[in-house]
Amino acid sequence: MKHQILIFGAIGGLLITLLKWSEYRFLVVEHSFAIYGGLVAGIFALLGIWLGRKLATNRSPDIRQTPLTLTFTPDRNKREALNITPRELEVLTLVAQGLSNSEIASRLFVSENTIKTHCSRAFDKLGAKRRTQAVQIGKEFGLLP
Amino acid sequence: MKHQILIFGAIGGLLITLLKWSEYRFLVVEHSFAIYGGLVAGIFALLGIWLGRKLATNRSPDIRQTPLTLTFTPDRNKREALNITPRELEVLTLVAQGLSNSEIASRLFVSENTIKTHCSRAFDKLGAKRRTQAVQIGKEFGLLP
DNA sequence: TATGTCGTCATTCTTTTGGGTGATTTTGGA
DNA sequence: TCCAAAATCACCCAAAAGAATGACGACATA
Repeated sequence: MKHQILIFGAIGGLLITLLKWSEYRFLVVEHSFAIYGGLVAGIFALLGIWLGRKLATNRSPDIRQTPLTLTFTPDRNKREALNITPRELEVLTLVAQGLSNSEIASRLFVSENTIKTHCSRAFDKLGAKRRTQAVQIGKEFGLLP
Repeated sequence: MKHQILIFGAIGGLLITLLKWSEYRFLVVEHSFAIYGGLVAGIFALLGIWLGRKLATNRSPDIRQTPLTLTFTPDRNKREALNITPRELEVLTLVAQGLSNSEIASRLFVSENTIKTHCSRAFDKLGAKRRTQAVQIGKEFGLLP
């Protein structure tokens, strides 16, 4: 996002410089101002629209994904904001599907103790006391489908 | 969205007209072009950003009806088809909210044993072995929000 | 009245979860 | 190469959840 703004500014500056330079070179007719003005306006409007869309879509992937989304992505800012590791989230989604710890363990080819550790840490980070609560909170946070 | 584009166009046209008009009126200095150009560019860039955000956020109000529904009704055919009693469903929704049996008991002013009975029966009818599974199935069936 | 459903509650026992602690190995990045 | 985070596992203990069974009262209805 930062570098987009930089690009935007660079393009803008370059364009202005170019136009100003062209002023001293050729075809500076009387009415060219309106033409150039319109041109600049159009270009910047397009750039602005492009930038605006980028800003709006990069920020807040919020409410738009959630509803049906066969392509659900738990992501990601939220997960990292809570320091929840990918593995913990993976366990969490299986918890949300109603699996027991031992079922999760055998599905992921690890011991049940490991699953319990992941669960405990995830619950901690979510502020949940029970797995049902963790699921509920996880869904609110957009971590779970 | 349509009228936003119209507004955008109107403002743009008005601005250009104004600038063109000002050309015939006052302070048309030699180097004013760069200034005006920059001004127009900035204004249109801002407008573009604004428009772009609007477009990006207003776009796709499509699939969004079902999910949130502050007016969720668990109903009903499904519930009766599964022989789940209203009380059982009531307990089930509290389970889905992450409450423990004792919390549910005190919220409904009954004993924890009663809650356990309701849970067991509800799980049976849903074909669930765990409460997390019951929640998952309940949501699939449209019994839980 | 007899029957059936629903909601309520208890008791016993087993399984599942969760908390706490400590330890080892992998791994990704400075 | 070295460190920190992540993933793995174990052990113990307590709490919560669940299964099974039996029971009782209220209520509607056949």
